[in-house]
Parts: sequence; C-alpha cells; structure tokens
Amino acid sequence: MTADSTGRPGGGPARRRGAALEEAILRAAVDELLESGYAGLTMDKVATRAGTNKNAIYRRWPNRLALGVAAYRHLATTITPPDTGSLRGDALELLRQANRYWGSPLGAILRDLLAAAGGAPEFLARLREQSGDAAAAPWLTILGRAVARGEAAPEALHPRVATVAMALLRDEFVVRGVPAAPDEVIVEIVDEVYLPLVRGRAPS
Amino acid sequence: MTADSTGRPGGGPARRRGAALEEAILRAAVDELLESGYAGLTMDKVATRAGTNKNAIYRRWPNRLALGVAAYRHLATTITPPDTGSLRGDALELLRQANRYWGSPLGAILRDLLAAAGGAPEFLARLREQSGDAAAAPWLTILGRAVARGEAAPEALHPRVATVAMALLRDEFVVRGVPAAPDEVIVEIVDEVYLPLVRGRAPS
DNA sequence: CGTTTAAGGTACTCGCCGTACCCTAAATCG
DNA sequence: CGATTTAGGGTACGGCGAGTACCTTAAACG
Repeated sequence: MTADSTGRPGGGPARRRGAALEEAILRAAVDELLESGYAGLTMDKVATRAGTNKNAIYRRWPNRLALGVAAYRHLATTITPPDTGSLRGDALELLRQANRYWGSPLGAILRDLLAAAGGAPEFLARLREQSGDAAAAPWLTILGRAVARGEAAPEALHPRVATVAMALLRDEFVVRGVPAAPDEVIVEIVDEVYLPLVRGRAPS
Repeated sequence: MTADSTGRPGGGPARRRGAALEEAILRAAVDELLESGYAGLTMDKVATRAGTNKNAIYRRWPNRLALGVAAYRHLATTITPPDTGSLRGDALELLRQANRYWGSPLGAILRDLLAAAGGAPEFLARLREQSGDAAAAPWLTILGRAVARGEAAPEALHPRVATVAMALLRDEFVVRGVPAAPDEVIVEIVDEVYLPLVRGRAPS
C-alpha cells in the first residue's frame, strides 16, 4: 500500500517541477479527454489525476480551453496516404479513414474544441495544424500520383480542389451530426463530385 | 413610473398564461440571443427579461439548448434565389449571401448552437430546417435555370452536386473561424470547383 | 363558487472556473 | 554548505449559471 494516489511512482521524487510536472499534467489531461471528452475535462479532475493542484495548471495554461487544445495536440495521428493503385481507391480510403476518425471519440473531442474556440483564430490555428492542414497533404499526394497515371487533370493539383472531398465529408459531420456517415455518402462524394471534378469530365 | 419592468405592457393582464407567456419568453430569448449570443443566453436573464421566472421556461423547454434552438428558429431568413442571368453570377451571389450570414452575429449563434447540440440528431434536424435544407433549394433553382440555358450539364441537377459550393464555404467557416471569408475564397470556390464541376469540364 | 391548472417568488444544491494565500520543498548561488 | 529564490502543494473562496423543490396566488373552467 505504498500508492500515493498522485499518479507519480510510489515514493519517487517528493515534488516534481518544471518539465516533469508539465508532462504529468498533460498526460492527465489527455487521459481525461479520452475518458470523458472535452466536456468532462475539468481543471480539478486534471489536477487530482496528475497528483497536483490547479495552481500548477494555471501557471502554465491560461484557461481550460488552452489546456484542452494542448492535450489534444498530443493525440495527433499522422495520416499516411494510401496507395491502392487507383485514385478512386485512394480517395475512398482516405475518406473512410477520416470518417472513422470524426465518428470516434477523438472526433467528438475535436468538434467540441472547435466549438469552444468559437472562432478565436489563435486556437483554431493550433487545431488546424493537426486536423486541417495535416490532412491536406495526403490528398495532394494521392492526386499527384493520379496525375502521373493520367487519371486526373494536372490543373486539379490545387489545394482547394484536391481537398474537396474531405471538406464535403467534414461538412456532412457538422450539419448532420455525430454518427459516422454511411458509406454510401462517401461513395457518392467520390463518384459524383470528386472524380468528375479532378478528371475534368461530367458527373456520371 | 408605471413601468413594471416585466416586459409586459404597464398594468396589463396581471398574469399571462399559455401562448401569451410562451411568446413573451421566446421574444425575450430572441432578444437575448441577438444581444449576447448563445453564450450569454442564461435562463435567469431570459426569465427576468420576459417578466417571469425559470419555472415557466422549464415547464416548456427541457433545457437551455432547446430554448436556444427554439429561439433561433424565430430568426429564420428566407432566401430568395438570385437571377443574374448567368450561373456564375447566381452562384457568387448565393455564396456571398451565405458568407454575410455566417459572418454575422446570427451565424455565430448558429455555430454555437450546432456546437452545443454536439451531434444530437434531434436538435441538428431542427436547426437544419433553417440553415441547411432551406438553403439547398435555391441552389437547385439556379442550377435548373443554368441547365435550361445550357450552362450546366443536366447530371449536375443532384442535391449533393448542386450544393457543393455552399458546403465548401460552410466548411471554411468551421475550420478557419469566425471572420467572414474573403471574397477571393468565394470566387475560387466558384471558378475552381463549382463551375468546372457542374459544367462537366476541366478546372480552368 | 369551487376546483383545477399554471404562473410567480424564492431559495437552494451542485458543479466548475478562476483566484488568493500561505506553507514548504527543490533548485541555485555566494 | 547555508541562505535565498523559485515553484509546487493545500485549501478555501467568490462567482456564476443550470436545474430543482416548494409554496403561494391568480386565472380558467365547470
């Protein structure tokens, strides 16, 4: 029974400081996010879980949202562009990945954070580094390969065009809500919009 | 000094009931939304402003969000499809309208409500009646005219395709935040994505 | 006129953010 | 190695807002 319920190793350093403490807080915040989402991320719970108190948190982050954003950034998933051999396959795969993500608890957390940021550019920018900008690169990658194969027009190699499918799916989430979009929606986005657009031909 | 600070006409009916009271509450909620946004919509303030108390509110709406959604529905703006003579002009006009709306306080309110709903389909559905579904019709209208003029392929007359531009702009708001999108973004959406898509030709 | 229904008035619990103090351990420096 | 500075720990508190409980009182209805 040497547990000290502080989250730090039993009998370890009696008092952590600086980076060690900061990491402990962030880990606690991450755990709390995963367990209860952003709504359940309370400063008191994070403090308790990290075996410290709110002082230490407020000395590092100005408020709950900042802590939430910082914690979320530790959950970043790097997306590796698929390579199925066809643009259609790659696009479907990327969309399905995104769909799984946004439909998962992590997606809910991201949405709550976006909401809490309420348009504050500084927070949104930090969130975009994970979800938005990072997500654009794979689309350019698969499109680049498709252009090389002659499956897409070179003019489509443009961030706005390349990421259209992702934007549409994200919009679907915002407007229709939390459950993951049915696969038909994904197929429709790819076949009715994305492929015709990048190919430069009429929708089927 | 006959004002009774209840929001009801001086010396009028000493106690409102039913529909009269309900309307008074909704009006108060609407005013509060316009004045302070959804964040500032507190049950106490609405009750005070309506000259009643929280009981009367909770007897009608289960919680703050439900009241907020109900109040928002009173702010509906009906969109009349423009008719500039060209699809490009119509699309730009519709997008600029939407952009103005989402950049206005009303748009912020809508975003906050969407956020607070957090994916609950029932609330989202009620919000969509105003913002989403209602907004789809004008796009089909202008596209229908464009098809008749030969400016667009008939296959584009499909809800998902017709509303692509709106979805992209809405996504822009979600991802980039509160300030209205610059006009270049709108032009880009129309010229690089929307027109090429519905025309069935390659992006310029 | 009496009964039922709903509004008004309060007061309260609870949760949670953010802050203020004061005490104490760890780092740092002469 | 001891003194000083720095930062963490403990705790209590103010403030606000959601939602609830309960009782009183006016309006509607027969």
